[in-house]
Amino acid sequence: MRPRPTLEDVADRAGVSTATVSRVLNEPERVRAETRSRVEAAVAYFDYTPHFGGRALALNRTNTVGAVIPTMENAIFARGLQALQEALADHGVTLVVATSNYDPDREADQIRTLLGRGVDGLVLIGEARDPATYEMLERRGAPFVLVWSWRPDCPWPCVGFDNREAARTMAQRVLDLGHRRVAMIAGVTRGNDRAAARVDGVRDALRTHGLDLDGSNLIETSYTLRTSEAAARRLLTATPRPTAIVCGNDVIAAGTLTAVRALGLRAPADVSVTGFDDIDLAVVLDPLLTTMHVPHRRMGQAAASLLLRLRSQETDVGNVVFETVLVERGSLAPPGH
Amino acid sequence: MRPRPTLEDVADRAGVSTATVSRVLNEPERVRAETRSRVEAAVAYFDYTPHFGGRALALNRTNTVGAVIPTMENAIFARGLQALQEALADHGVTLVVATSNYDPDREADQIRTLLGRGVDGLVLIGEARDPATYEMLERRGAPFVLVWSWRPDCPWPCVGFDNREAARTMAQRVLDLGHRRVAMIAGVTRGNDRAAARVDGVRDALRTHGLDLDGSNLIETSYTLRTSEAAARRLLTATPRPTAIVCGNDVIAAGTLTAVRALGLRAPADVSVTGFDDIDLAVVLDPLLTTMHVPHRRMGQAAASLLLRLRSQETDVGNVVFETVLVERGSLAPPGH
DNA sequence: CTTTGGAATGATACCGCTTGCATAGAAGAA
DNA sequence: TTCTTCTATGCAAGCGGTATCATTCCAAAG
Repeated sequence: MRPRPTLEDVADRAGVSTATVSRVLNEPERVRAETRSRVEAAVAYFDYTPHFGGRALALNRTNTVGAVIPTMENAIFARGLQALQEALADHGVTLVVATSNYDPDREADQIRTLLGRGVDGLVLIGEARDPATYEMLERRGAPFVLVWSWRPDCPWPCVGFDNREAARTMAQRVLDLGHRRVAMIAGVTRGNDRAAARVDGVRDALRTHGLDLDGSNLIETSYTLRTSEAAARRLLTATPRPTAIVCGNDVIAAGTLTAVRALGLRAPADVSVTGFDDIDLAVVLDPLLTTMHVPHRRMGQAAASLLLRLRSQETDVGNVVFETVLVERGSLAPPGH
Repeated sequence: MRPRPTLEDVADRAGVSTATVSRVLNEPERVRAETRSRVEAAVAYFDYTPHFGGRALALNRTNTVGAVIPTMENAIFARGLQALQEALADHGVTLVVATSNYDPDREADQIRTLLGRGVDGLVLIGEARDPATYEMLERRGAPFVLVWSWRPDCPWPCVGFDNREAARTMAQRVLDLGHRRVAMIAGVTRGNDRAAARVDGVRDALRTHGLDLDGSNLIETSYTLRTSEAAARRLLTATPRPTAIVCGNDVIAAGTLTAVRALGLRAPADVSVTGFDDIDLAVVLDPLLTTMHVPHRRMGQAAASLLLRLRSQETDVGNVVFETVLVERGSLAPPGH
């Protein structure tokens, strides 16, 4: 195995200096056509590609951005990342992904690792994190954008939607249909502002009818089928049984529907169930899931565009807010239908 | 914003040379405890982290491995990657992910890009690819491992299972239950050895009963709900209607079940449906999906371990083969039940 | 007291690429 | 022809680390 060819190898073969080769690679128009083609031939001969480390050192940038997400196993992140990655690739930027598994400490760690790895920017999920982490980001001067969450007056560049308002809308719809015994299965709210905002939103709606969420009708659970099914069982075996369960996301709703079926109940006749996110899962469940549609791909793209602008020293890129839309399918109906 | 601190800054503050700081960072035991703690204090003072490019240049390695997968939107890859990433992170290695969207040319491109990025190794999905791509990999001397597929005598290091044999087992079970009008909805086989092997496996089983797959009972489709539902409709409206549909993966099976329902049929009474992969989806469908369980997470871990060994110059690391297991749930039953 | 060996540390030559500046050559102006 | 202007290219200094080799220091041995 020959050692990797270097700029110098190419330069020698083309009979030029390394500077010229570098220019051919980076600003081709600055070198005479004849020289350029000689260099290009040499590049092709060696199948030369520049050494990443060398370039990173000289330019002090890596054309790499990092993303730290809770997990790749949730379709919403997978889909958003996919879009992010494609959009970045179009600009010659590579995406590096790390996961925190919903653990704030681990997230801080991963951010540090990625910064150490010299990423030019970061995509982070949500806003809730230790102030020390934000300090570190500022100190390092690393541009970053927050995605998946947005609220009025968010002090950082962010791309997302108003989780609270969206959840309020969903709960409002449930109430409008006549439900009064409404329960919620939420995601774990610690260190997760999206989950917390959704709880707040549901609460906002319930309050207008003098209702609330408390220990009896609110359960937090991790985003897995198994745990959410267990949570749903608890709610469904209580007396009186809720007539509607609002879920923190579609996965939880799927687990809830499983519990409904397992207990010999029917949705929506015995109990209505709503989701949040509108992932593919929503349309293969029985009944089809009424859920809040979130434009994950578009968020990924918007995050890419903000980040690219930040990278070119642009400051104050502002926020991007998306609308969510309530998609009514079969799992929500008036009580007793 | 201060410029990023360098080794030299740290060295000056600690009153030592850069060499010593470097040693403290890389082989702490080689420096006297007293000096070491002085250096560590200086490191903490600046919150210093080594510059990635500088290190990459000096060491000629990046502690990064790349993975090129078809898409993150399929849960099997998401899950496998998650495991891969975690396992690599335990050894201080970062994962970079690129996607090809099932396009061979694009895959080759992405491989080239990642190599350009200086990854120390690659994880690639499946075996089917242009010989020129393999040549490039060899020429670059880049270690790589193939995952998700395995066959006897695969010439490359690979981690996977025998797709053909697994599919044969599934089809055999379908036949054993008495089905004779068996159809298959497969993934697109061009450039996808896993999809092709699964077709071959089903064919192997059918042949033992004098049956085969042809234009009338085999459809290829992309791995989406929409396209697979359409494919299933075609099969289900033909006369005579198949009594069992073997699907190339769980997503296709989900689409198929949607079609079954949409046509007013019932599974498994009117038609049995089987999946492949056993992703979460399988247990939220109605009926629960009979499918082939594949240990995605373990494959990701095994890939990490092989790659780490290859990276440390170890050659001939061999293959890792996993067993798959047929998980019988409700979607498969004898014909007419 | 010298000698010797080992441990701790420093000086410095790279690693591969980019880029500011210098230079040579060609084209145009006087 | 000579001088200027511009363009195309080369030279060489970094960028921030690592690692080899040399040096210093100290303790133990002679």
